[in-house]
Amino acid sequence: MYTFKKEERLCNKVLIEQLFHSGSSFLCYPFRVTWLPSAASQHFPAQVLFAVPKKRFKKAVDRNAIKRRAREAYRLHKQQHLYNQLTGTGKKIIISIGYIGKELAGYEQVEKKMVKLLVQLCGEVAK
RNA sequence: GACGCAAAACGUUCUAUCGCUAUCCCGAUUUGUCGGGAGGGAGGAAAGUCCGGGCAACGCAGAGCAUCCUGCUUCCUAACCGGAAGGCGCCGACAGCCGGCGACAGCCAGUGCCACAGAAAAUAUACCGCCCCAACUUGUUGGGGUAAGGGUGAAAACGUGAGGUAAGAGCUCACGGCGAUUACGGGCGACCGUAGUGGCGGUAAACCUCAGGAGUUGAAAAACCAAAUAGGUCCCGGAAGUGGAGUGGCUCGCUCCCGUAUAACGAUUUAUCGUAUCGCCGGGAUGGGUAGGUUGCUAAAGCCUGUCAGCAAUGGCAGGCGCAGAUUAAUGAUAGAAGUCGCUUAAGCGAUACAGAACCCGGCUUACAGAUUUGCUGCUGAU
RNA sequence: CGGGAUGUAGCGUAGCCCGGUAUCGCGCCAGCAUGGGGUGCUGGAGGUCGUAGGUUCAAAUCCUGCCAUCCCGA
Repeated sequence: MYTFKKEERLCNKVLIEQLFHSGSSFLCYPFRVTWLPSAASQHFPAQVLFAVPKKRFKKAVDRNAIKRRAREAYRLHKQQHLYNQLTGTGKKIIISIGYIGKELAGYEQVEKKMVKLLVQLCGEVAK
């Protein structure tokens, strides 16, 4: 299912605060992933948010482009690499994916790294 | 014809697959939503946040002062540090034309400042020079007059000529320059022309004076909603752990004593006692706050066409259109084709900008590949 | 979204209000002193005053537009 609805996004302010306060994180250049097991009742096995720092990318156009590419790559690959594993173990998590690269990455690169990132995330969650 | 300048208007398109967002319709539904379909979904600057408004909350007798802003005139506008037309000045080697630019009120209100150089930088404090007087050692000294000449400077006491004088000086006269003011004429007005009068360094993006204007805070404003949690106030009802000791690092717990309504402890009230009230538990009511949701939220000082008024900005009338509304934040990703421009004989290759709504408008400023139209010229060629 | 401050030599700063000469410390270079180094003493170099215009005889300073950095409110 290549969907990406509102319920799959992380919008709750309290949850975001918890995530950044007590979540565990790892690096998969050019992304920094922070995740936390969630007890909240939600339809989908994961809620995600994307972030691009304003400090590195001054122009709103560039930030939007990066977020759109990352979101698109996540949307196309989450079912295969993340949801299947999560539903298998019955876990539910919240994720934040921050972009820490300095250059404006093309879609091919973003897609490749996103797949690697999701696989690595599954490994972390399974521990 | 090229370049440049100015103004106006534009600023990619189509197809396929997979998605996002709000609206409407149909169906299902456990009333939470789910499925299908339809036609919508970034800009000329959405940007910078530099001005002006709408809208909202709060405040508000009137006047003055302070602070800040604006500054030729007349119009336009909801309003404006905006726009139009005009006046004046400057620039384009140039009289005019044409184009561009102008914080363009007032140094004849007052105060301040004008480095260095120079005699002197503003009521002329006289270096050289010129002139007069005095003294004597006859070419010097002292006293006085003088801003015409020298040199300095960004700027030198309005400029040139004549009269005048011991020598000189707007001291006087003629012509000319500047700005002030009075009268007349033209213009709605800024201002222009003519004549007269008194005058003559610059600087107000120096203090300031004059005239006009400004209440404060911003959609995270503001209004509303019903659950959960903590707690405030009020009302009703209830009655027992709320006292002491031990154990224990502390809390909880456990054990013992006391008490269970005429009780005990603490606080308030009172000179004191008594009485009364509060504390504890349960229920109810009520207002405020936090996360969340809804409204605000997109129909607008709106756009297009025609016509009328006006030099124009703009306005009136008629007809038509219905044009993004997200909220950790949609408007996308991939592939292919076309268009435009550059290089190239062609094939082909490369480029396709600046940039992303956040309550909404009117401007200004800044960024911008390419490309269109109009106007102008001091350049070039031909006639 | 709204508000405020600051850009000066390699680094940190003064000067800006009230216009005319850009200061100080560390660092750098050269010399002296020492057997040599450090310390010390003496001398010197090094500046588009963030950027583009304007006002002025003259601008780091006054005015305007941009750029960058930092801070504050929520």
